[in-house]
Amino acid sequence: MLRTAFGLSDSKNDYLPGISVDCVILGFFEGSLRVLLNKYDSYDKWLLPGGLVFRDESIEDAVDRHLKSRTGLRDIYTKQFYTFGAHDRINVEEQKSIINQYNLPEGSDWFINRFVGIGYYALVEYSKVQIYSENEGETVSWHTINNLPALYADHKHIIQKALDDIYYQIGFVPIGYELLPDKFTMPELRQVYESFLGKELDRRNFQRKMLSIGLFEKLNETRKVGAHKAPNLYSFNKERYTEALNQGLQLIDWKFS
Amino acid sequence: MLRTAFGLSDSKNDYLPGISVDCVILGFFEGSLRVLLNKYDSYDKWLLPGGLVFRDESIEDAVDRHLKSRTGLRDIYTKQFYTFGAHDRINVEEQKSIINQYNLPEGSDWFINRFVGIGYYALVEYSKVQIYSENEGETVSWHTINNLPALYADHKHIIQKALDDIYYQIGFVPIGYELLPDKFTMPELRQVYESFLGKELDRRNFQRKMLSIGLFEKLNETRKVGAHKAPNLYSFNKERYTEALNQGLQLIDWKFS
DNA sequence: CCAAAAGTGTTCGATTTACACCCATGT
DNA sequence: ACATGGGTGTAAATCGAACACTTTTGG
Repeated sequence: MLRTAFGLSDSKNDYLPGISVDCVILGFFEGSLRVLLNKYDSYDKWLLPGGLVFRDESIEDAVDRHLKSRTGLRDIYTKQFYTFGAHDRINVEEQKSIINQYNLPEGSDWFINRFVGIGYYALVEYSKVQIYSENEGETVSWHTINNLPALYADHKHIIQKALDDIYYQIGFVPIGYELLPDKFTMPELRQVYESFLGKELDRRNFQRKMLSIGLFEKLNETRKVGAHKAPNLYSFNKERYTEALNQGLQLIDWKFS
Repeated sequence: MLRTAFGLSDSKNDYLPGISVDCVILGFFEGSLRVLLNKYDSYDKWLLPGGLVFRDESIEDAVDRHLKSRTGLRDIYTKQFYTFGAHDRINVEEQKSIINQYNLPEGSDWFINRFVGIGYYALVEYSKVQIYSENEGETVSWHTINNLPALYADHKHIIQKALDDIYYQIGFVPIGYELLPDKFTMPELRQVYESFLGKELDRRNFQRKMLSIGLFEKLNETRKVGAHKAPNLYSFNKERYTEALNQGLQLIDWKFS
């Protein structure tokens, strides 16, 4: 039963042994960066989505497969950021206690074996995600990055590593394009950058800098959001965006102002 | 025999299955960036150093162990940069032909199994490297990055990925400190950066920028290197260097001038 | 009318870039 | 003497940081 819970089929020989992919699925909603986690009613900690890799499947395909099963989305922007291979990353005692507690069948000792976890982060448009729970007794939900619940094994560390990776490469990662909907405002885009940089940015200088890179198109629409002037809506110029990415250009040569 | 050649002991059950570490060991000598490769007389392609991981060993320890066995050095600067998991990264036909050609024993079919390779690059001081050949019939030698021989499987791709990683993180990687000897000249340091950036840098602006970050100490010595003025020698201020690194500061906020 | 937040523009100083000029050395 | 490449300096252009002023909207 927990075998299913942890995303494993019964025929474990179809999988690469000792290897899993761990997905940090990031979305942005109501001013906060969020990560998709799942939890099994029978276990008290949350887990990152992910799982095993078929023998005849590339790692990337395994990632796409797991993402599809959790979010319903295809063609998600993903990036491998780190592989976790500490020999003590899984707490053997905890694994044994899970085996006892849930009365796993004989032959579950593979479960306490060491796993190497290949970490990918995924950037998704929050509103497009259809949360799927594959099984009964399973909950999948978004959690704000700044208020995470208790997580299984080293999954908290994995999330932090993903955020670090984006922090250091922020000029090369299309966080705006991938996280925001087609139409968005500059304040929203700014909030995305502020979330990853962990600091406030000057509203006016931010706008100037973003517009100067020529990837945005101002729409003749505004969005009413409060007791103040309605901000303009913008859209991404997708052609230029992918062109810039493929050429490996810096989207922004950020100096952390 | 080839089992030994490919860095494998006879008791393969002591290792994590399906996982190897691949090391891109980089050095700098006579103005060129170089990578350490090894070759077995009985096989026509060169390989990256690396090998398997013991069951009770962390990935990092395995990397250190393989580096020690090739270079004689401990405490080498290393960084994990990517994990290679394409299901076709090893050419099954080629592996089979190796088995036939070298008349490997029965039970060598594990050799055509899929491997996931965890890539690390290492930065070493060229002159300190003592090349060890573990076995007879084995050659270990430096090769300039711009003139590589035929390489096994996807090892050329792995090298390129390592160089890409450094390129994008150049402001955070202590390439100067790790690759150069204790005493070095600004032209030498500039050549290191030029090697990774793949372009020439302005001699005068480079020097100003480097000195402005305050990590270098000018020595009252020069080095005679040719029919021109002898350049000054500098040394790194190690304390400041490690301090800057640990704080995650940018060593250089490079704008690719 | 006021608070809140958006849009536009300006100033000042720091940084980058592109050079000019002199210096030391081996042939 | 001169070609080569190092060391220092400087002016112009660019960029970033900080901030002033105006606009719009809901309450």
